[in-house]
Amino acid sequence: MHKIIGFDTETFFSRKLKYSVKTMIAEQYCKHELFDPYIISVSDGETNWAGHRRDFNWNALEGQTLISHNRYFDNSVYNEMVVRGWAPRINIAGWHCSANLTAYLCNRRALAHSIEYLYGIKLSKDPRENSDNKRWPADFSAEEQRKMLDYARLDPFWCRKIWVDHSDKWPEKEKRLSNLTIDQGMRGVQIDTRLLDEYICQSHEMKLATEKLLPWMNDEGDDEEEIGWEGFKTKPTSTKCIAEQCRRSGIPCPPVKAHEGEEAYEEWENEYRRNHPWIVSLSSWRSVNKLYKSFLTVKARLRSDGTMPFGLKYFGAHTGRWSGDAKINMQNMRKEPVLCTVGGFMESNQKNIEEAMRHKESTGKFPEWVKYALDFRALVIPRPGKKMIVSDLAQIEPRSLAWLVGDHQTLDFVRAGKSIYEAEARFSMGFKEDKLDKKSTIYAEAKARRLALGYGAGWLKFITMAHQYTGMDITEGDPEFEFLPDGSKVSGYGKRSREIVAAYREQNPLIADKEKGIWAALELAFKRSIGSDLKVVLPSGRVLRYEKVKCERKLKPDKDGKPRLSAVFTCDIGGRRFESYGGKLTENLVQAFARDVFADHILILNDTPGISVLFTSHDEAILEVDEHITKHDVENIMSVCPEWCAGLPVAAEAKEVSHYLK
DNA sequence: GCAAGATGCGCC
DNA sequence: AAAGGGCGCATCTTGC
Repeated sequence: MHKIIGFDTETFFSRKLKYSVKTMIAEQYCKHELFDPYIISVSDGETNWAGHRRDFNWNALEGQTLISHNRYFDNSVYNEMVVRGWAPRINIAGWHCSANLTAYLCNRRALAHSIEYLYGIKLSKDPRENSDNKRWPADFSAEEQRKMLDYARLDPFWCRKIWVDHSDKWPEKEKRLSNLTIDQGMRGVQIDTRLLDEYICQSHEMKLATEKLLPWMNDEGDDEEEIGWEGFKTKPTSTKCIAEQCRRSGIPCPPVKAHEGEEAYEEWENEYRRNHPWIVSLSSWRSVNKLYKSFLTVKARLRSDGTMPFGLKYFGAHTGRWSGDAKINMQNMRKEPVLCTVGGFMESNQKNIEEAMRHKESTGKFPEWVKYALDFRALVIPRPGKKMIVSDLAQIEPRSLAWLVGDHQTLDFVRAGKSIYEAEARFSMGFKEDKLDKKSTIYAEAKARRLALGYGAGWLKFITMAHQYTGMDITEGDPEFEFLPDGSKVSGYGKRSREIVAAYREQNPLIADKEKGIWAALELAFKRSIGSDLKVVLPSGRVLRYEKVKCERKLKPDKDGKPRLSAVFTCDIGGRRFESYGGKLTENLVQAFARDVFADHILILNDTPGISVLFTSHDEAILEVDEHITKHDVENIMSVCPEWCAGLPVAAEAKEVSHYLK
């Protein structure tokens, strides 16, 4: 008879020896000499068994469906046990991850948190905490052994119960996406190991060279003030050292990017970088160090065949997007290479970098001042005999927003093969000419408006975002002063931005109208949910949940920076409270909707013979394919409009590449 | 000595 | 009344 069996393992770990799944990925942990899975525990709902692996009847699993809370881990443990001859190969009907299920159900991954949410029962993790650095059975007293076994029996019981009680709410597609994600990570990607070794040496060199330019790291007598750095732990990015250095140099401390904004920091940097070169070195050090550490992690993770396993979290974000996991985040590998100048330092001037990239594009080589280039993405290559294709959805989020609000004018225009940014120029910016040059200011502004203003951004934010998306500085040309109707004189900074934001909102009523727009509709729904939950049903049928909505009073700085009490609306997501409002809810909705479109494509790609999905990054699929698969095949699949969002213009751009890039 | 929070850096 | 959002990891400081 077919059974659903909860399956769990308890393994030796040691914080002291830095041996745990926190410090390494599951496979590294299992390959380690300290690896010891000393308890196997299973539950079929009636019997909960726990004991040493020697005493486990593996045949009981034959033909059954297994449920583990974090299948990635338990599956890796089992695989290694087979390799070591500690477990036989068995045929199972399937193996599912209840942590992925609870992420989908209630935005929680930890078993204890999920059980508390779903059943109102608090489980103790004490026995596991007490097993830190303890060998089984020698380091456990008889009492401790009994407690540990009792504890171990509970885990598979609960993860099985979660499955039995709730898996009917998990659509078949999502179950497949969950297992697909786990399998992708376990399969891993091929790494160019020769290049990796080169990168490790080069980035280490750069790191050391950069470190020497930080005054507090190189305080050898040439300091005129002779104050020394006693009392300071001189670490490369120590905030205390930075502050002290600024004091000594008579310059203000750097503005905090998260508070004062990115451009405030840029301004500060531009003001002082000439006379204080360490300022640039500081940022460089952070970048180079990050890169260097990533290279080391890749190296430590390599298998003998040059592939590297990785982790990606199914439903890592509450919108349903995947998120990174386990030290190397496949979704945030830098796009542009780090360029090392002849002096051994990282080039940080954006203009120089762009020029170097253009030079490379046209001549195939970097200019002479580039000593070497470190490109993380170049490390990821197709396996022998395979090709690599990278494909991403074209402007999926702005298109999704247009579809969600029913902007048929824009949708028709895009379906006719035209640009969604041009739609903005024509329909809400008054552009009337025959042709819109993609290099024109109008086009750039239209693009910035579509990308930045759909979710309620204000004028100050728009200045930064416009710069980020198009490179243009829209404050250029702002008057120094403005006169208000009452005759008073105020700064003219941001005049243009204010005008653009107001015009966008005026011209896009489906989005921004204070009564009929989507921001207002979602905000109203949110406020009406006070005292209960807001459920936003997505076109795919999936539901976004904002639980326990409340109106709270919060101190916020007003225009003059003085604290003022204001009303904010908050909700519970995954056990934590967040503030939200119309624009933010709109963004969540669009992100979740676009994720569902993309997820459909991933399933079709995966079902296509000759295509393996290596990993994904929000709207981009990185594929390893057989010789006969072309980029057009991939584009065709990723241009499919799911049946639950008829009329959405979906398109993709794919390219065949020798290594991961963009 | 560890955990939590703040900050910066990377991505879509 | 106004408010872009979603992530993860490394480093450092602070508080227990």
